[in-house]
Amino acid sequence: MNDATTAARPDQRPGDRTQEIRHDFKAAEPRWQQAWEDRRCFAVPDVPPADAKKYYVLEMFPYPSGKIHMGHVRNYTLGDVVARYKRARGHLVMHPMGWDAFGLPAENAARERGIHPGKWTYDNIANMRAELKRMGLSIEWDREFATCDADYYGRQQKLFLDFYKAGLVERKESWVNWDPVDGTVLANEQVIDGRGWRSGALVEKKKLSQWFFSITRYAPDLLAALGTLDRWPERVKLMQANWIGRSEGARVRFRLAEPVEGRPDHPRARPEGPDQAGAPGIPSPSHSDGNGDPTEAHTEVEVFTTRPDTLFGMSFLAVAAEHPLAAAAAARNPAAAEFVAECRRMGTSEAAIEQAEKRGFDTGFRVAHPFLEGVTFPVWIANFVLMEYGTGAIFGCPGHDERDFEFASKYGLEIRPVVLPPGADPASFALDGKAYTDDGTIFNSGFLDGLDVPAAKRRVIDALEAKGQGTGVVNWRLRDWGVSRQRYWGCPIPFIHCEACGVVPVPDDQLPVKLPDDVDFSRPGNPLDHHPSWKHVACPSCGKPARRETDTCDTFVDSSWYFARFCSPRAADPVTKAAVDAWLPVDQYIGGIEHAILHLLYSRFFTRGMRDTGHLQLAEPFEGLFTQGMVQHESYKSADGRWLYPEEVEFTQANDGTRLAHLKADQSPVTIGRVEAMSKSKRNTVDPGAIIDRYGADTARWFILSDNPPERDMEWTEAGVAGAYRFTQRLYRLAASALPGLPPAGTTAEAAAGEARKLRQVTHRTIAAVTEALDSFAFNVAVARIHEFANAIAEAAEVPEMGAAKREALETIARLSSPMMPHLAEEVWSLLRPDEATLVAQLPWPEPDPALLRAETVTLAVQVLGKLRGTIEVAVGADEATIFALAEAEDNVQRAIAGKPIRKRIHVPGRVVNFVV
RNA sequence: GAGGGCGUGGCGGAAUGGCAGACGCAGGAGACUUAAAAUCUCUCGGGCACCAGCCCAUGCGGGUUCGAGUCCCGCCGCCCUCACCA
Repeated sequence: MNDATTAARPDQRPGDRTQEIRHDFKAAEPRWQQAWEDRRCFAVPDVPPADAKKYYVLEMFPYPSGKIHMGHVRNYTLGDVVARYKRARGHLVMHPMGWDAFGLPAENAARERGIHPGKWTYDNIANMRAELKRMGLSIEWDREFATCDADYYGRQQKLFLDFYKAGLVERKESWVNWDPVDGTVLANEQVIDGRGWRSGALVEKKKLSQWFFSITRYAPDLLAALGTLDRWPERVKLMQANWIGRSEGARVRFRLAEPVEGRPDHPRARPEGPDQAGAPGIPSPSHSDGNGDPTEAHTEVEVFTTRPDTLFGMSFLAVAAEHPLAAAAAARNPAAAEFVAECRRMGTSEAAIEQAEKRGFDTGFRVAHPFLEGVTFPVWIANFVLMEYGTGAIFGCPGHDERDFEFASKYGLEIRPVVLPPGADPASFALDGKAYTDDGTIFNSGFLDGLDVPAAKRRVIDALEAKGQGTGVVNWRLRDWGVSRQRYWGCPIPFIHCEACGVVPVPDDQLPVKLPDDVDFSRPGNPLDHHPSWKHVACPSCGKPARRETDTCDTFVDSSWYFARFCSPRAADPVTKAAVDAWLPVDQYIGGIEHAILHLLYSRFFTRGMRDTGHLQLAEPFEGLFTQGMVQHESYKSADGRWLYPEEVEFTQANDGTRLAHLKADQSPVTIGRVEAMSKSKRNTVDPGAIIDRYGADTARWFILSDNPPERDMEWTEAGVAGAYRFTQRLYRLAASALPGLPPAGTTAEAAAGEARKLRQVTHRTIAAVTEALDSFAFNVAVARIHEFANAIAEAAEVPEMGAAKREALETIARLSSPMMPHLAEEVWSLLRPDEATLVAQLPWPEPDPALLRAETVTLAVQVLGKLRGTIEVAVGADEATIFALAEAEDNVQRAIAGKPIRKRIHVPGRVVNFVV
């Protein structure tokens, strides 16, 4: 295995006269991958020894689409560098891999090509596993699982039931996208311009009873704990904070001037929220299941506002089209019903585009102002009021809210300013065509007059509370997590519906609820639902015929706890305490920014849920988070407007230096388009397999790391890979060609002096610099330092006493580059230490010698008035007087001073001398 | 609309407030070669001088400082997230 021949490349033509030294990556890479596996270099126990420094590195696991893409290559390369580096630094590193294997594409394959989703998925996994293995990742494959394994989703069902028992699961009604032609529920991404992606039918909104996780219960903690995640990117924390969306305000109840017939099932019967005052989450309209007395009447409407201080500027009240009061209006007035129906039709995605215009309908109902005796305001149905937020009703204050201003202007409602901008005159103040939303002094507002905005908010809330007409509350934007999917290829939700007993959890001893294999995809809809036998079971509680829940879980559930399962992937319970207590949290999690909100928030929720059901002892799953940028590529278009794959295009250079592209097939001109994210539709993709065939895994890894900082988008270029390939060969050649002149392995370089000592200084400074760069995720800088190091080794003087220092340098460069180019590092190491059985993957990280980091002399920049005029070389520790004298004596400095008196001398040790004249 | 981020050579980028452009890619010149590939050497922000050297330059305009790519204020441009969230 440690054969260090310098074989000529097999593809060299016979006429070649140079017997080149070449690194044969095609032979070497599989050989070293086998060596790592044979020695189980990356295996760790489920329960690490007490004295071990554990480190858990995890990259977001892939969806098994069938082939890896460059985004995967980048993601897993970054993770592997961290894993290998931390391992060398003496940590016990867990670095697992698995598959996010449930989801719609498998069902689409089944419908389109008649392949069973399970077979399609497992075949894809086999392909992708093989491709990932070719990258040389330091993954412990023994821990691998797929979320579609019954072994995994069965444990997930156990967690689901535990969450249910802990009150973290609820059933409530919710709207779904319904395709009336296909008779199926559509995911949001299957609705294109309001139509079903397959049938083209207009999508309708339909209400179904569905399963929800009570994520809103943790809203305050999910928000507050963001402050403890100091190894998370700020922008991810910010996005989550915005998503959770805490806002302080008040709920205000408005009495209707006359009672309105209808069931007042909303919004009074809301559960109290986590903040004792707040009530986050889905308003769950009409969930009280018809227990209300149908003869009851609405007597009031509750609104949420963040601006209770503007209550005296009110001119109308508006409710959402889905609000019970809107329903009441629709019941008695066909025009209102028509307006409500229209709003519902606009419900989905095009709403966002279409809804520049605010529209409303006056119900004719009126509400009384809480503080103005005898004053009432009209109740409108408005298309810009959201049922899902707050109470689904607002009071309109056009003077100080832009939306209300627009609405009031359109419908001729009163606009009454109540906040006076600083310095404005209350007698003459008028709005200049738009709402005033900044701070100021309250006026026209009775007992609030003269207060500033925050004080007025407090005062009005006190007054509302005293009258029993409102309270100060905290409101949350976050809604409960609906997990029901009307799909086959997902984790079955473990419940049984019994006519007598209601919703009954599947008993633990009947888990897992396995998906049936014999499913029919020729019919639209959920195959679980129309399976002949699967859903018919006996009720676990009364034994009578009952039916299974046919909904399956949102796949975000699968990925919300996989990191915990990796700690003991074959355990009978979802997790084993000793393993998760030892290994969690994940020390470094790496993945795409596209998961900044949902996946990461759901995982944080799940961890809390698992903590509160006794499975875990921590709240935060990911201690460190790193979000990598996308991989981009130029796009190409043929003359007839077709997108072209990069391999169909070749390039020439015009006389003026511009790049020109042609179609390889017929030399027709090709337009070079923008650099953008690789995508199948634009065909600007590069196949990782082809790159590894041509250049090897080390080259691909090296290029990815060297191009730019990992958090930014990178551009994949042919020239860039070729450059990386050249460096791999250069490094190999550097070692192989020096080998004959080196002293035997183990020769110490301690005594080196002169030129040899200089090389040793470079070696040890590079160790320090690369270490620092890797610690801070500055992989492109680490690569640059290794380039410089290689240059220094190549330029080292050819003196007889250089040998030991050069051996040390070459051994060090192999070890420093090993996290990034693991195969080449092993190859070079085995070249230098042919008799040794040790792999670089098993070696500790090199330690710099402090004595060699210290410099004897230092170069100081000499400035005059802040402008550089020269440099001086001084001994480290020279006294200031000497330094100033030397600096002043420098020719060019003299010229710049030009005889003027020096007013001030500044010396920053090791950096700069500056004279002020 | 709200919130956030980023602007440095032809390109990717480097730079604890202290020699701007490390390192690489692309380009140019040369060596080797019958030729090419590979490899090696030199060069490579702009301008003036072309031997030292000088001036300009980190999106634009101000400011703080002995000294600003870096800190502060105001513009301009691009990107991202949420988007009628009351």
